[in-house]
Amino acid sequence: MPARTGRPPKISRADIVTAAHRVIEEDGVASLTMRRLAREVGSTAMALYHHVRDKEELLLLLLDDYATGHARPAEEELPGEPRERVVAVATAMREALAGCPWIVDVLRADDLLSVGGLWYPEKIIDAALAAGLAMEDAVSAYRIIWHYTAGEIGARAAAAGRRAEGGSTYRERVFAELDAGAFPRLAEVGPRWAELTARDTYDRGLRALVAGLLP
Amino acid sequence: MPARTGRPPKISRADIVTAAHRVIEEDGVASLTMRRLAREVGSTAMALYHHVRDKEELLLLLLDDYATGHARPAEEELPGEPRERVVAVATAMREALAGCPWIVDVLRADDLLSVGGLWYPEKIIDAALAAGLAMEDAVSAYRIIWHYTAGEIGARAAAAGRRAEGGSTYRERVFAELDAGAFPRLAEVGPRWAELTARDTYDRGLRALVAGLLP
DNA sequence: ACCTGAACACCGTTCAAGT
DNA sequence: ACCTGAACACCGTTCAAGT
Repeated sequence: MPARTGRPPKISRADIVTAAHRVIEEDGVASLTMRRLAREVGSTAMALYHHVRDKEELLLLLLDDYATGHARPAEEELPGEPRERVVAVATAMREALAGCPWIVDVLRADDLLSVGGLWYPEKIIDAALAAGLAMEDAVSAYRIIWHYTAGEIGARAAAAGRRAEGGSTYRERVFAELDAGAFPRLAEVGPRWAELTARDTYDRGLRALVAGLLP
Repeated sequence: MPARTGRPPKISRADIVTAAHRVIEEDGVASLTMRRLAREVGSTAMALYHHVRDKEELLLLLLDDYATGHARPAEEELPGEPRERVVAVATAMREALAGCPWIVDVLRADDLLSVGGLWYPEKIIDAALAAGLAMEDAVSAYRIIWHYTAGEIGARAAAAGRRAEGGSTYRERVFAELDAGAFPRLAEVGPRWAELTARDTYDRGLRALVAGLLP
């Protein structure tokens, strides 16, 4: 083991990640700046660059930490029937993401979760294969479910954001200006739109997908 | 008509919106800053604030302009059969959005497109009602389809973004570090992942949803 | 009424210097 | 090896002043 030399570190990657989680939990991802984070760990913004390459790497670190730490369903408790297993895993995935919706913005890329979140695609693809799908179709089934889940989380996050920063004036204006002749259905539901869109429809969509995608 | 008084305007809202479209088309949404936009219209950043309240209003304006201007399917050409009509409208919606994926980031909120884009939800809800759904279920069917569509567009946009700014190193690292014992299915598809995720699976998912949601 | 310049309070990141 | 301060090149937005 080589002798450790030089100045002993004041902060660690783990400190940074912990502080970043706290900032996000308290004030949202938008508040997570290098300067704010530095203040939180009792250091300077520039010191952070000794532990992470840039902000993107920090976010990836954060993501992975979250995925690894989040409780997932016990393998034995998953239903044996393939379709039900996909529903169970996807529901768990959505639940994990719902706790930190900013994740979807960070890693919407490439249809993949972080390294720590690979359990979900693994299990969904595995169940799809068990249901009799060829590998190609199993992967595409997973991607379709992922797109649906990411879209739902994104919409929820955006709606929550709007709600937090004052009334959703835009939607109200849309319905106020609505031409009832051109858009009779929307005019009809207009008054109930807020109530209806507050409902959780994830499961309904998920089951429709699973029924349509798995043989 | 009251006499128009004061200095005649040098730039109009229309000029601003046109220039903004050009900037986005050329260099992406990230490049759309008030200063850049001002340069583009031959003015100063501050002059813009005389025509739009803030950047958010500008984006909404942009969104609406796009939705209004985009060609949508002729009413007569839509299939008569309700399920097929939903598929046709949703496909057109996705196609319209694919042309400007940044839209999804801007208005992912509230499950609604802009004022100019209301045609899509109107037609989808209408077809869902024609298929025999109650209003509540028709709205939730629309929302589910919207979430799926927004998620797909978002993933495509993110993937395109990564591709533009150099190789998708992250995904490669994920597969390189993959523990084949813990994730046998992913290890198996790993080499084909890029190829498989390049495929367009929107239609498959959409038809699964429609089949599962409409009676 | 419309436009301008200077300024404010921020960003992420780099670089040379300290311990 | 690790941390710091000053600086760079940006943001969106406000405000007082010009025409």
